[in-house]
Amino acid sequence: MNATLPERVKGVCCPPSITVPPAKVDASVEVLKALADPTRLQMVAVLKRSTRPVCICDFTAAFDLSQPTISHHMAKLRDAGLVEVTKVGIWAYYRLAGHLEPKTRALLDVLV
Amino acid sequence: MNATLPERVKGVCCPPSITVPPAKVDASVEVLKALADPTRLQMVAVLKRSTRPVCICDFTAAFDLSQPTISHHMAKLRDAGLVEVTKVGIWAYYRLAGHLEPKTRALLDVLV
DNA sequence: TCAACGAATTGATGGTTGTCGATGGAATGG
DNA sequence: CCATTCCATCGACAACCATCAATTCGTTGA
Repeated sequence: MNATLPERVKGVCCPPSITVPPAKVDASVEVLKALADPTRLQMVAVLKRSTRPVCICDFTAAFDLSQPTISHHMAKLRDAGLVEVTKVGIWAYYRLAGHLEPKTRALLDVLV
Repeated sequence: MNATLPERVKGVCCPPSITVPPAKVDASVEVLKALADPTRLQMVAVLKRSTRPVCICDFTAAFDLSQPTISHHMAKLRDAGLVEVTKVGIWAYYRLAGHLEPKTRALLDVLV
C-alpha cells in the first residue's frame, strides 16, 4: 500500500481543487513555443554565446534552410521578445533582448 | 556608430562559422515542446506543487476539456519522461518523474 | 537612374497538433 | 455474470506550423 495516495470514493470523482493562475502560464507558454524548435533554439544559443550582434545572413549560411525560413524563425523570436535587431545598411544584426524578464533569462541560462 | 558590429563586405556574405552541437538541442526541444502548452504546463505546475500523486480525474474536472484530451496531454508528458503514473484500482495517479535530468529539473524550477 | 544585394513578406503546401465523440479495456461491486 | 466507473486509444477534423519559391522593399554603389 502506498500511504501517500489519497482516499477515493467511486462515483464521487472529482473535486476540482487544483488549478493555477493562468496568467503566467500563458506568458511562459509563449516563450516556450518560441524556443521549442531546433533552429530557433540554436539561434538563441548562438546569440547568447556571441559577444557581438550576429548578422542574420550568417544564420542563413550556417543552417541548411532557405533565407525566408531563417527570416521567419527570427521573426518568431522577435515577436516573443527574445531578440532585438539593428539594421546597418543592407544588413540586419540580431542579439538577445537587453531587457529580458529575470525568469526568461534564467530559462535561457538553463537551456543554452 | 556601434563599434561592436563587425565589418561586412557586400557580396562576401556569409561565412558559416557558427552552429552548435545539435544533439542537446534536440533533447531540449523535446522537453520544450512537451511544456509549450497551457494545459500541460499547468499540469506540471500542479504536480510539482503537490506532495502526493494526483488522480488524473482531478485534472479532468479542473480543466474545461474532455477526458480524452486530458489523457492525451498527460500521455505527452509521459512520453517526454516528465511524469510517471501509478494505477490503483480504476484510478491513475500521476507525479513528476523521480529521476529527472538536472537540467530538466532546473527548467521546471524556473518555470513553475 | 538603375542594377545588385540582403532582408522581409506573401502564397502555397505538406506535416503536425489540439480537440472531440465513440470505442475498448480493466477493475469494482452488486 | 453484468452494470458501472475510470482511463486509454482510435478516427476524424480543424487549426496551426515549418518550409519553400516568388515577390517586394530598402539600401548601396556605379
